[in-house]
Amino acid sequence: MTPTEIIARAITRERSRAGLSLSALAARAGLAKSTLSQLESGRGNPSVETLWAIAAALDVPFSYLFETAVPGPVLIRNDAGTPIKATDAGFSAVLLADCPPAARRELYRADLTLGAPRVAAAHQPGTVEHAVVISGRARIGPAGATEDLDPGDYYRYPADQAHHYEALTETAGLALMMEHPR
Amino acid sequence: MTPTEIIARAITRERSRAGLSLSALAARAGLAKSTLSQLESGRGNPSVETLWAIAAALDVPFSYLFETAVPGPVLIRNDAGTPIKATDAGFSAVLLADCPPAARRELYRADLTLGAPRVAAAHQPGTVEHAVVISGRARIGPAGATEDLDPGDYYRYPADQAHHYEALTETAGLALMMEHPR
DNA sequence: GCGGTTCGTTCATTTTATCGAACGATGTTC
DNA sequence: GAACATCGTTCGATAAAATGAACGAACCGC
Repeated sequence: MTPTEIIARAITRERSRAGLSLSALAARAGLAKSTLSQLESGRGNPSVETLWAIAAALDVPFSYLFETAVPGPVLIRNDAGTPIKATDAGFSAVLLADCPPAARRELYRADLTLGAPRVAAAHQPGTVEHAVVISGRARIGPAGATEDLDPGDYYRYPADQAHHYEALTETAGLALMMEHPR
Repeated sequence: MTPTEIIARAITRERSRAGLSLSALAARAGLAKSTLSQLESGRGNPSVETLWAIAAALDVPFSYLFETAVPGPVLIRNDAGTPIKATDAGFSAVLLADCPPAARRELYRADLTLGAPRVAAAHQPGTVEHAVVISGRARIGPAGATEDLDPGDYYRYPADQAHHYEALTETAGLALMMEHPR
């Protein structure tokens, strides 16, 4: 896929997600409608400043214009997943997520205690969370799709909706990667 | 910082890291020396295709040209770090890493067993690994900078050099995020 | 000291991305 | 159903980015 095509799809995708018309986005970004029209039809080769203006007008990070991914909940149990790099005795690894470079990510360690469930408000659109349980048991996930996780379990879910953290044991520890588009 | 400046710094940085002269990179990328010269001096506004060619010639991912970060080992013990979002009882979180969107990332769960240390070969330049211990104790890190980690400990280190995984207990579990530029 | 190479910069030319206006199509209002 | 608004596209003019050749500087071997 050529850079031009990627840009074309990305702009169209992000624009429709933002609910903006081509004309409106052009106005916001301070560009000519024709420029956008050409870019989205794959007949352009925009400069950095042009792209920058578009990203700013769309209110998304710059590199967000180079991806195609779409998120969804994924659960990988501690004893599941196909190990890779099983060549060395005493070492095995399971691929949990192959993250596109688009989003900004933050890595947290979260500690929960029993009897104090927490409902986190929806984050910005496009946010995804990756959780790996370190200790204890925890019930985690978006409303209607929570999962009960044991140590080593991995759960990825969209976090642009209300979601839930709850310890099922006295304490529970998480490695939490938050991945969001701005 | 304007996009132009960011690009300028990034190209210069990546080029010197790759050990290429301006002329050599221009040849590789199929661009004129003058173009590169202007870009690196901040007097350019390159098109996507131009940047794409540069990124390809440098053998780094496209979005790698929009960052300023430089890696180095970071250790955060389980009981260390300043909690944020301590507003809710029963929930606390510690920011371990705020990752720039530049790199591609993969999330692994790794399991080590006692008596079978593993030395991983250097990955490609710029690769960084983030490790959080899930269970057991483990000795991890690049040669000369290994750390003994307990459950909940977080260690980030450059992985573009030989590095080390070793269980200090019968078994040890890790959440391992590999962050690399291609 | 003198050819040869490689470095990064500068300048005139060519190529091209962007602009602005006009266009047909579609949908809305009175 | 005519007047109007908004959509996205197309086309000529213009501003700007990429080119290629020439330049001085630094370095090396002889």
